[in-house]
Amino acid sequence: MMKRRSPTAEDVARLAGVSRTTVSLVLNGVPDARISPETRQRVLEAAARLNYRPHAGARHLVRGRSEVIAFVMRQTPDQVFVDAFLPEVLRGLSDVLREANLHLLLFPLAPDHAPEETTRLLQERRVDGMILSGPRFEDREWLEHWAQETPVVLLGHLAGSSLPSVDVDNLQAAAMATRHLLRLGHRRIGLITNAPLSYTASYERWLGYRQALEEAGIPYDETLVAFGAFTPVSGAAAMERLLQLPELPTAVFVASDVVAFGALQVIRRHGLRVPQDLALVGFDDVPLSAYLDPPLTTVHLPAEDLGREAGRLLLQWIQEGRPSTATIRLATRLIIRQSCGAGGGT
Amino acid sequence: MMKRRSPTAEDVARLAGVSRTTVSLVLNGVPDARISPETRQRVLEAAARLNYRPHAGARHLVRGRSEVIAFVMRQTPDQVFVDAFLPEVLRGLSDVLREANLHLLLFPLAPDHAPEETTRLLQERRVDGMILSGPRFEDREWLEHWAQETPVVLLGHLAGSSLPSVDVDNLQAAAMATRHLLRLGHRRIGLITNAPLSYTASYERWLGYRQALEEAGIPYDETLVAFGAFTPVSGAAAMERLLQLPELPTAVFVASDVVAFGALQVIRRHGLRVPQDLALVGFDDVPLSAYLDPPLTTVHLPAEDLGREAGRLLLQWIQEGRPSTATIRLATRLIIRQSCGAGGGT
DNA sequence: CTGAAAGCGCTAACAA
DNA sequence: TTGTTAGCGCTTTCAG
Repeated sequence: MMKRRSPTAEDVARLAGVSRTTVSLVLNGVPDARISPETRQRVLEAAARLNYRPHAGARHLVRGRSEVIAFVMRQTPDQVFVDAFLPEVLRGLSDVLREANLHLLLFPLAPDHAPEETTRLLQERRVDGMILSGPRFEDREWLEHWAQETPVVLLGHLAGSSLPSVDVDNLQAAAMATRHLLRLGHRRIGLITNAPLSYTASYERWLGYRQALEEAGIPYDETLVAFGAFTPVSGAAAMERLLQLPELPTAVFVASDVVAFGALQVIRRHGLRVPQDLALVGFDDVPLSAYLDPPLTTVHLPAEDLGREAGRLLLQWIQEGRPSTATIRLATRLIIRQSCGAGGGT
Repeated sequence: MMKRRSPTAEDVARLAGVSRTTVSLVLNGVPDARISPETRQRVLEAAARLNYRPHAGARHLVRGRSEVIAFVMRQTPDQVFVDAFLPEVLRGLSDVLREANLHLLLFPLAPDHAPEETTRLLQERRVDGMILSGPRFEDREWLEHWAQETPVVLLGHLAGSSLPSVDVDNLQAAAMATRHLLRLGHRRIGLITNAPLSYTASYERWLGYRQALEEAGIPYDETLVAFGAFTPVSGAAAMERLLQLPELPTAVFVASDVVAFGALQVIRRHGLRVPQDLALVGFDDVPLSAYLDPPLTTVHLPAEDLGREAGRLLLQWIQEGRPSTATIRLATRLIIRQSCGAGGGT
């Protein structure tokens, strides 16, 4: 098969019997360029005949925009690859991008990768902006630096940063989950975190838990708090610890479904029943939580909306300049299933 | 903040006191260009001082390569977003790409999107090649067409296509799972498919199931086969049907873990125990299968390797021309947990 | 060993 | 209303 050169604007111009300029004007639909209807028609036809598409590289060079944005994943594989959260975010995001005719460059940047790899993307002008998912504290400096030249939106929270960001209202969500347990009459409620408290999301959920207890006039008891770290295994260990307590909690709020899976396993091994002996509430509403035994009561995260909002914010920055909105906090909702003992249906 | 122009090769040349050519030669490490060590040194220093990076668009234009490849997801959201399979594939893939200094453009192309959207990527020369994940039968034509001009690798199987592809050996895997059940003494073994048989993967698994039965001298009984379709809900319905049978199967091979989740739920509702009353084997080994009750015996899919191999194949095509390898079939392995009754450890 | 010059395909200011 | 022209930043013959 001959590797025939793809058609250029020149070819279209020749076929239509006009100049390259005219082709450009017509094809880009430049508003104030008044082109005679028939010329426009001829150009359009020629372009269609040749199946012409402008060369992305050439366009990039001359317009200064690549029409690509980067989605940088800062999480460890443990965090990213364990549930379906990420794909849903990407779905929301790519819907928004598709409408705007932008493309999505996926760039994994594990914590052990140097941030410079990302800055290269920007220096090479390969992308018009980026969304950083799971920003880390160490990232603040280079982020702020780059944000002066390139639009950057955060997915998640970065303490002390003024960059636009989209996140879930973790504190409210955790408080809501805890209040639910309180409402069911529990007084001795444990907490298993989703991650070490150095992670903002984890910290905020911890705060929410405390706040709910406080509202109910229950003193915070640190022995009831165990620390998970993204994985079921960590949840198992944490629950194991709680079950060593002389006086067991009657309910536990596990700030991550995935972590809760491990916790649940340990509870079973100890011969305890959920929710009768121990009520459980999770967080994230990963797609499979509904299929545990018992189905897990949990906090639903609007993953797709997070992606969509992050996309919108970035688009706005690219098109109209840096948005004034500092942070968008998306609300969550409690999905009541059976693990908390307030169970809906069969 | 001043939007200062990023440095160009021209700037580097000026600072180093050489010509643009020299800069290019040095920075690209052109082998046969003999540059005096000190000149080279000066150029390198100047580039470092200015923090110079070549403009991706310019490079793309002149070299004819964008250094980006597309990962096109052809699956429905139902298929893609339900477990952690995709992220793992992407991880393997991006490892390979990173080494080769290529970037990854993620392009969701749901079945209801027109394939033309993808061909635009190629016509605009936005990508140097693509990986199509979950090819559909209707895609054959445009795929073959484009593969004449652009490297394309399939992730999954496309009947009748000669494009290089990477897939799991579904038939062997399904046979292995079924044989395991046979070995445990089951004779009346049901099958719940992962999808309609029009999907190659589904069809192959069905074949594997049949083959294993045949080897054991057990006649194929069509009433024991029910059809799932990606989701837990579909698995529930399928299992419901099997449980209506006058004579129940003693074991069921469910060709998808996610579908198995729904099936398991129904089994429980019917008051049956797994594995005592009904043994279960899944397929995919999604990360959460180990945390079901009972933990699911299943077939492990080397997702990361699939991504890696697909990347390698594509790279090879881009760099050295179309590979002769038609299809790479990756082996799977059986993960024996408790749902089959042959249970390992606690 | 290094520099001058051409041109990749496109857009946009300026003329006509 | 349309065409001429000058680059965008880079690579790459081809001379020097």
